[in-house]
Amino acid sequence: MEEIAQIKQRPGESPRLPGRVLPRAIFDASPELVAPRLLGKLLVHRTATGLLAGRIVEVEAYLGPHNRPPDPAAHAHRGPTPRNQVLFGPPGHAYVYAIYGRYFCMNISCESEGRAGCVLLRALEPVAGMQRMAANRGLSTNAPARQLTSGPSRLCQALGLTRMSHNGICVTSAKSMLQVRDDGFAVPEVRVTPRIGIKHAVDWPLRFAVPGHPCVSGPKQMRPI
DNA sequence: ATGCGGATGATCT
DNA sequence: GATCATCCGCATC
Repeated sequence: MEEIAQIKQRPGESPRLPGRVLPRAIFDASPELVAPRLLGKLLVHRTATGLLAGRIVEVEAYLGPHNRPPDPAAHAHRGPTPRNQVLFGPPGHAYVYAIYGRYFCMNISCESEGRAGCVLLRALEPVAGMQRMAANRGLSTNAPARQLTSGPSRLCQALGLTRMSHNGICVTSAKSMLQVRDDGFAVPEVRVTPRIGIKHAVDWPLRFAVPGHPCVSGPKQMRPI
């Protein structure tokens, strides 16, 4: 197993967050370049009642309509709509959308303002607030980490991320309740595969994961070994 | 371990 | 009216 960062929080004391927020410039680039660089970084949700955080172990890139050829699986591929407007805004902002009537997925916008593109967060390794994550997911407190945050909607449920509260939030601001942070951890390896759960461009190699990590999502055959 | 079907509602054409 | 970047439970191997 891998080393797990300690994030301690004493009662009545604001937690000292590990590392530093990822600079916005990181996201001012093509999603296929940004995506692998997010592996190993921390997604941190600061709530009134405590910290929820996980290390990113699986992501997917979705390309903007300026890309040639266009990415038919991307929400932005036909241009701006009310739902996807965040993707055409500045980089480094959360794009949270509802899916299948009951779930949410979280992305981070990429590219300069005016251009779309994003990285979908597909799986985290839980790092802080596991007890609350289990409660948010309706699982018992001793549920394995994999059941908490392995899957794009599972991780949103575990961290309490919703469209109403989090869509459009900047993840590179020191004041933000939702941040991507770099604590210096480097993933040992990155594996590239096709994206999961889409019906178009099924062969494009735009999924990036830490091979062998137990929290990576997907059927076992699809999971990197 | 793998493969289905159903829940459930916003979004877009 | 159709689609959907999902999850869970249950059936079957």
